[in-house]
Amino acid sequence: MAGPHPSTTDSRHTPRGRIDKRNAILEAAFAVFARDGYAKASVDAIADAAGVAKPTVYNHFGGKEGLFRQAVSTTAERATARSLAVVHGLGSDVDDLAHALREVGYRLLLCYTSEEAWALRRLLHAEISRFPDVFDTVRGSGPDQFSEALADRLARLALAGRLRLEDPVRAAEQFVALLTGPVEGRSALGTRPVSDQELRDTVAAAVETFTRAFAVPRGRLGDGPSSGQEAAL
Amino acid sequence: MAGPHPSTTDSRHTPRGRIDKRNAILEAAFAVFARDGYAKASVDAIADAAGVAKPTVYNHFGGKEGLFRQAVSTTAERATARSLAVVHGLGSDVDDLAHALREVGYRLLLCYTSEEAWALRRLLHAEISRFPDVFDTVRGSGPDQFSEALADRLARLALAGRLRLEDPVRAAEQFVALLTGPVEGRSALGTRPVSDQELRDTVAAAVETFTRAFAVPRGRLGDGPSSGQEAAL
Amino acid sequence: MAGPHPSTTDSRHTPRGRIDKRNAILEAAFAVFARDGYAKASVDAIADAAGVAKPTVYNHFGGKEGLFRQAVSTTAERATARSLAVVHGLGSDVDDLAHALREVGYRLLLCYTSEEAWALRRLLHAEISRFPDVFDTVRGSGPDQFSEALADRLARLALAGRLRLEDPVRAAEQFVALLTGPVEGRSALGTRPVSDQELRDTVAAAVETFTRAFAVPRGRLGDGPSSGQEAAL
Amino acid sequence: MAGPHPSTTDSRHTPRGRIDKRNAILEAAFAVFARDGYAKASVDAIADAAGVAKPTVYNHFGGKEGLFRQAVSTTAERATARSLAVVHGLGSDVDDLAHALREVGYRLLLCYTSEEAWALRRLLHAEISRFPDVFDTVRGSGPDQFSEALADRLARLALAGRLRLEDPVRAAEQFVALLTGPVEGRSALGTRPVSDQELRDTVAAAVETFTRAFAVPRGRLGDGPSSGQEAAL
DNA sequence: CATGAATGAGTATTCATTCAT
DNA sequence: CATGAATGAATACTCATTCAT
Repeated sequence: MAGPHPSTTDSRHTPRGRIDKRNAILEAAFAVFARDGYAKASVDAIADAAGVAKPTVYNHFGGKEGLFRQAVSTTAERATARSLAVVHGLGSDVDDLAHALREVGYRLLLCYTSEEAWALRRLLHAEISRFPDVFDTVRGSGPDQFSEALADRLARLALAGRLRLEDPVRAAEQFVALLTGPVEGRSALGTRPVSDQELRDTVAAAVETFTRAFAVPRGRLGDGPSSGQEAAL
Repeated sequence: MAGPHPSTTDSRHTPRGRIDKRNAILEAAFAVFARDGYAKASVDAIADAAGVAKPTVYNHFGGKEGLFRQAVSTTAERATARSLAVVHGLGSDVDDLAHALREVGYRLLLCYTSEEAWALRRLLHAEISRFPDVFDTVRGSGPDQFSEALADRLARLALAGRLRLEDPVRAAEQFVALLTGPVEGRSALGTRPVSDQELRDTVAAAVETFTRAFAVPRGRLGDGPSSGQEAAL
Repeated sequence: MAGPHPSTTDSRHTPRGRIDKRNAILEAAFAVFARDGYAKASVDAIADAAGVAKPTVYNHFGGKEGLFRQAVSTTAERATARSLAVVHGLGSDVDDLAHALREVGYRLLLCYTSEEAWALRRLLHAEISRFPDVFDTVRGSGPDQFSEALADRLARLALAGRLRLEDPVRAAEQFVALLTGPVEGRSALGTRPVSDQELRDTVAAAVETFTRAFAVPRGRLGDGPSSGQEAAL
Repeated sequence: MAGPHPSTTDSRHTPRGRIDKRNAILEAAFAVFARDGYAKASVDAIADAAGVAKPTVYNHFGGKEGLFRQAVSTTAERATARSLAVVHGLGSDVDDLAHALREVGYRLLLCYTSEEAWALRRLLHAEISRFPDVFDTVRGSGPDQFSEALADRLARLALAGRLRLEDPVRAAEQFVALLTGPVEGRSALGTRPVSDQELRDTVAAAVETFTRAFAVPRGRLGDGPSSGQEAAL
């Protein structure tokens, strides 16, 4: 007998079909918004790209604004998850600290320079005045979590005696700034390719500066070699 | 008594009037573009804001695109000039290096966080895919000059024995990144006010990290406070 | 009692309604184009005249150009059909050849001098440089078919021994030229009325000249070929 | 002594300069109107083509309408003069009538198919509803004169016993119709080239038909009027 | 619910025409 | 008189949104 659950290929009137369509719309919407910007993107183009009729978009998301919010939020969450995973990979019991930071830094930079991430940032910059709430949403679910997580890891490294820092949040900000700042200009906000070597160089330089400023040297003796720095504070 | 010759404020049909009108259009255009973005900004609104008729805009700039290019370029040049002036104020014979860097950093951050600068960056981010050439123009006449100038100053400080750095360009990038990176998120891309104290704190933290990483300690005696850092190299 | 099913005059949102709207647009478009010329005709005016909204015009025809092509082609086809029907009414077994030619000629001239036909020709003349393809389309589906059909009939009359001619196509051209040429100037390209008598006179004169040049005289006896014509004068 | 009449090269403030400019404007105007049609032609383009400033056009002709009237009238007069000269070349004492008619017909057809003449007719057709008076002016000073002149010549030929016709005006109309009618379609209203051979063939066919219908045969004997025509085939 | 069709509002651009010089 | 500059009016085209099916 015919199973009561519809086949996955028959998308008509099935919850699965609805979800598929919803996701297709969201994906198409982000692509079109990223390509054309909010104002120039047309709901027609999005509906076409998603393979649905225009009113379907309205049924699902209420209108262009709602669609934008959802599309950006969804993409931002995905991006945040990736970055968080990288940060969580940074333990406090590493052997070679600089090496570990380079590893994490490189992976973070890969996230940061992904096509999707650039598009996301360009969209946020472009539409922040029209959609301040979207920025807040993304920020709250994204960079803030991320920043906190990174600050946590740095704090643990400080507790483990590997870093000497007062304000882990500030240090996290600076670590990220050292990583990403130089790339922003060189890649023309993501519109021009940056070689992997350039990425690695940037990471190396960032970690070099960061460790010079914050790392506790590991002498054979356990005594604090850089006590002078503490005095400098 | 008022002379019979038209006062300079009577701008009708004088060459001066033409220039005045051109500048008024450019100013209004940047304001409207910054507020609404390129696509949503209407030439009507710009003409109204500038107090001229719409065709006058077309006579002067050929169309919306040309107007955008000119408005952004002009504003960018102004902004660049300000930043350059600040950098040029950084001498190599300073007494208190950290203090000097804080001074320069603070002034740079003021430039960076001016309303105009935020608007400029938001516009560039938003429209870089539609106007890649504008980004190049602005970049060439702006940040690149600025970066070079800052790198020059840092190189001189290195020659003067005050900084220990291999790649002045990289160091300049990092200095700027440490200054501006943390502010970007805190001010929500310039849409929310940042207290002067927060600015100063950011500058202090940036300079602290920078000097820790790059400054040569200055003791009369050889007992540098941060001799540990030298060891760390 | 009124049936619950919508009457055929209720054209809203029914396929019939769509076709009605399409036809209304075409009709209005031709009228406006004919009145104002392509450049001065406004899509607004056409939409108004058709009783639809402007975007509906764009949905159906893509733009002003497409609308022009369709409107002209459609009208031309209608006009051609009328002329063809007249030509097909010219048999080769007529008793009184001159009478038959006058009959056909008069009917053709009625077609030629209809308001619609004048408007069509004026439009084609006016816009042939902007729409050479429209001229070709109309020509191919119109005058060429028409000319061929007339040439066919004349050829049959020649075979039937009623006409003496070498080149039926040329003869058809000349027959049409004799009919229409004199009317063109007298009616000021259709902008001034021509009396029915003037039409009939023109037809008579055209047929007179044509038969003098091409008709085989029909004496009871096989004698002198054109003596009858002289008598007719 | 310096001559009181300004040199022809100094066009400033001289009557000659004014006239030169006026003619330059008229020429440019006709060219642009012919190319773009009245509505699409821009005064700017005309002024540019004439090498003058826009207000100069207004000073000379009052506006676009006046300019159109003058440009078309002037060109039409030139064209009429040419055709009239051809007609005046048709004497009544010709030896070979058919030959003479072919000669005149060919020259008339050359006038008719000149680029300028096509442009003129296209313009008149296009704008007759907007400028009925222009049509009248042109018609009065052009085709009417021309038609009268041709009718005169035919009448003289009739008086000289060479043609047998009742209504010379009608005959003139028909002669022109036989000449020009077939060319109109073949050349796509002048937008496609017609070979000289085709022109000559058309002339020959027109004259053949015309003489068959109207020429008085010139046998040594007074025998059958059109027998010679049959021999001519 | 998904859809084809229709619409009202809005935008960039062009152009004939007019000043003040 | 000829000109550079400015303008008011008009136009083709687009798009977010909504019905009726």
